[in-house]
Amino acid sequence: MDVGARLRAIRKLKGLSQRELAKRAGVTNSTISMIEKNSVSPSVSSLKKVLSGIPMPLVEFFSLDLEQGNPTQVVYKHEELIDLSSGQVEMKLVGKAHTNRMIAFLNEMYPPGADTGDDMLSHEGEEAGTVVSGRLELTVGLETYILEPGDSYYFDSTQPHRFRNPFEEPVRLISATTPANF
Amino acid sequence: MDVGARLRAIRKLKGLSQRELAKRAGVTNSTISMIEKNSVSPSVSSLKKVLSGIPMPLVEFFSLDLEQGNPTQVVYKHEELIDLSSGQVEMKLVGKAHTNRMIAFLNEMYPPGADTGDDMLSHEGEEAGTVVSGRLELTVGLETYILEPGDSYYFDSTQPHRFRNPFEEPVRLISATTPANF
DNA sequence: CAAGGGTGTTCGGAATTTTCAACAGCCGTG
DNA sequence: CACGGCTGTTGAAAATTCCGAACACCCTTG
Repeated sequence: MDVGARLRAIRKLKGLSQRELAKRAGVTNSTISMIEKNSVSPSVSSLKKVLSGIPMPLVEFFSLDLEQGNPTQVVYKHEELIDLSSGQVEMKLVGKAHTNRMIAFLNEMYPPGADTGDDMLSHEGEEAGTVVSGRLELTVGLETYILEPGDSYYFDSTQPHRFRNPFEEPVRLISATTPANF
Repeated sequence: MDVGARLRAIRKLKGLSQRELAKRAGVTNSTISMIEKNSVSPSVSSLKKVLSGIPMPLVEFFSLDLEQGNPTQVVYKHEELIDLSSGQVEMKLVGKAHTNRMIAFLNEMYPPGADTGDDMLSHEGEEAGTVVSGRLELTVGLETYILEPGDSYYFDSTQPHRFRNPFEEPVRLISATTPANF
């Protein structure tokens, strides 16, 4: 994590000089110079102060992807989706060529009787999805729901959850999870 | 942004004492004590050092949502999806009750002739989608693609992009964008 | 080319953070 | 209750960071 380079890149992206940013942020230009040269490691409070002149929250500063640019594959034909299936559940991942993806975007199919296992799932992030065909049983926390085609869900992945298909038709759904855990 | 409280919460979540974390991180327990009490504002490098004992990257430290817990709606019936339609394009958002969402999860429908406008779109983040029915023309950067049902896409939203339906059938797709810009 | 305004860098000293060591409290055990 | 082992907190000294003021460089302008 090259704090100096990040700050410099962001500052230039905004078209600010060291002095201009310093003035807006209420620090001296030398502070910014030294931070950018990595000759100091700023305190969180002073970095926050500096970023307030952009303005930009700390999260964004650390999460911003500066080395964007590798032109990867954009469109994935149906048969190109990468198969992550485990057990009976069919899961196909969109965007295999995309390194460091933020979204796990999946096309899923649960045959009759399939589920995500007896243990409830729980992990960092959020997830959403829409049922395309068939019916789905979704348990989140203590609640259990039945979703029909067109119905959707959205919840914190930290809440324990499980997907099941107790019906006689296979259920197809499209889902997104972030951050991507693949 | 209460750095001290965050660190304390995360440390306790991991079941570590100040001394234990200090040992793993290679700092002294007093450092951790003072950071947690907000009697100092740690330098980025030392905070990073402290977090290495968890371990946890800086991004996650700043983005972690500690005040999770508001039990919001999980399932959204088809008719409950919130309508964001603009012009001819029908866009329905999943998860209206979810405040501060990370994912914009949409059910979209482009009638014949519809598009996202003459200007190419460009914004922070990444997006993915799958065509459910109909055919879609997608332009990303200099390339234009035709997607059929089951075909999917994934790209950096910073690349200029446009969606069009030049065909005679409406096209339905399900998409996810992060960070959520709604 | 001299002057003025812009850029970023560097220096010494002031201010802040970190260490080291000691301290106070709590609990379970002998 | 004294003891060891744990918890977190708090001093003074050492280390690091920040400010204020200079410096060097590049333009443009007169």
